Amino acid sequence: MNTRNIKVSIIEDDETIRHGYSFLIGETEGYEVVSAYSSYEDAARKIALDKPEVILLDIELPGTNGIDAIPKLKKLVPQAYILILTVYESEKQIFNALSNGASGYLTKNTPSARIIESIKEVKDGGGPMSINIAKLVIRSFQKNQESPLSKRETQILEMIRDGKNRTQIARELFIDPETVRSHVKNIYVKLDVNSRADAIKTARENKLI
Amino acid sequence: MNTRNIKVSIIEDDETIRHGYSFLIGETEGYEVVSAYSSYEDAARKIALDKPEVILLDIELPGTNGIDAIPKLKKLVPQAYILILTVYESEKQIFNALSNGASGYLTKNTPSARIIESIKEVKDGGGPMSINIAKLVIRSFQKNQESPLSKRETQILEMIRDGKNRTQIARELFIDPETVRSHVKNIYVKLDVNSRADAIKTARENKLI
DNA sequence: CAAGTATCCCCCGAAGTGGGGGATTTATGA
DNA sequence: TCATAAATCCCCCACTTCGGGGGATACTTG
Repeated sequence: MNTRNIKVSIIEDDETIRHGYSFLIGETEGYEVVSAYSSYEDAARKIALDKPEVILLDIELPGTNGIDAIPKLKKLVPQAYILILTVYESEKQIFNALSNGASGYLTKNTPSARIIESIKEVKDGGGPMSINIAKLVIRSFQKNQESPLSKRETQILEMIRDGKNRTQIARELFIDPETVRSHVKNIYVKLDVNSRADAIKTARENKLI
Repeated sequence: MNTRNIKVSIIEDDETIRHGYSFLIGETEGYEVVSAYSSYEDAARKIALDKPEVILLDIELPGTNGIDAIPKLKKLVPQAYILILTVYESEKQIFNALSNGASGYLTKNTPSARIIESIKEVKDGGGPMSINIAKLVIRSFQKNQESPLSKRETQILEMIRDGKNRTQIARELFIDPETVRSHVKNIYVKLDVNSRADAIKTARENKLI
């Protein structure tokens, strides 16, 4: 039954890889490759008509790169899920892709069977991630266990990160604004900074908050 | 060979589940259950001597709950990886667990084989997540696609979130501080707030940043 | 008992904040 | 074509915050 096939579109500049995926997915029962492009620019013109349910998107594209292509593709084909398939595992790239609207992230060394499975997963609303990506994501949540900051200092720094000022922090913690100020001073000394922005930056870099 | 077994400790208050896991893991080749406790308090006294490599931790524990137990366990058994195994999928709970130092998060409906596999994964430094958790995590990264804020406004709000002030933002964007101010005013109107802290809060709640 | 933590107090000048009121240009869409 | 949104810049003003100094006290912990 053709109508029940999952319609997949591929955007990947390497011809060999593109053909490889096309073949792999096209030959799998229940899946159908509706189109394959070598760049976002090529895809932009026609992809809306293809009505894919899942778009396999390479990050390293000529012209508009994959990250920037995500929101544009989302506008062109709002109902499509975007699955990133790339060789690199750059933390920033992954988070940018996900926050730009990608539904999943797989590395190219992912076994074929897992790719096929992942297409189904995204289509069903699941969120596929290769194990290395999951590891990265988990690490991104983990705070540094040996923080130089005390609990109170960490707490206050987190409130500063939330844009709160002395008065607001003091009110929420039932302490004097001057006490907040003391803590902030100590935070600055420990992190060797002298502004809120730098404190947040340094703390983020060291996963203290 | 006993020495090559992965040493697992279980902390779970439900006796049936605890015994179930103990049996499951104990009977699997390459795995060894070194201890099983029904609460953190029980575990705290002896778990350091068990020297587990992976700790299976339930969240809903009597006394110290699982989330709070994580950093304590990390102190007692620094080399151990903690794998959360729970029925609930509360977003906050998951993120708290991960940021407290858990290495993975699985729901209890996870098939036995996947649990066994996950224990090996954490031990090898991977990051196991059940599909629903992965979905949640991915969603947590995704920004709201139909933001009321313009690109510039979003960009400026993100800089405010980073603790930057007008002057710093203006300098970085090569625009006048007064322009930044205008954008901020517009952000406030759109989000119906009148302070940086509230703007950040509202924007976060709606995933605009 | 020293070190760290948490709490509070003072002075100070410089800067930032938010509420008002505008303006212009460019682009987009109805 | 005309309205709307976006992005840029300008003024006035009261008030607060910020960060650099200088302290103090109390409690805990190693």
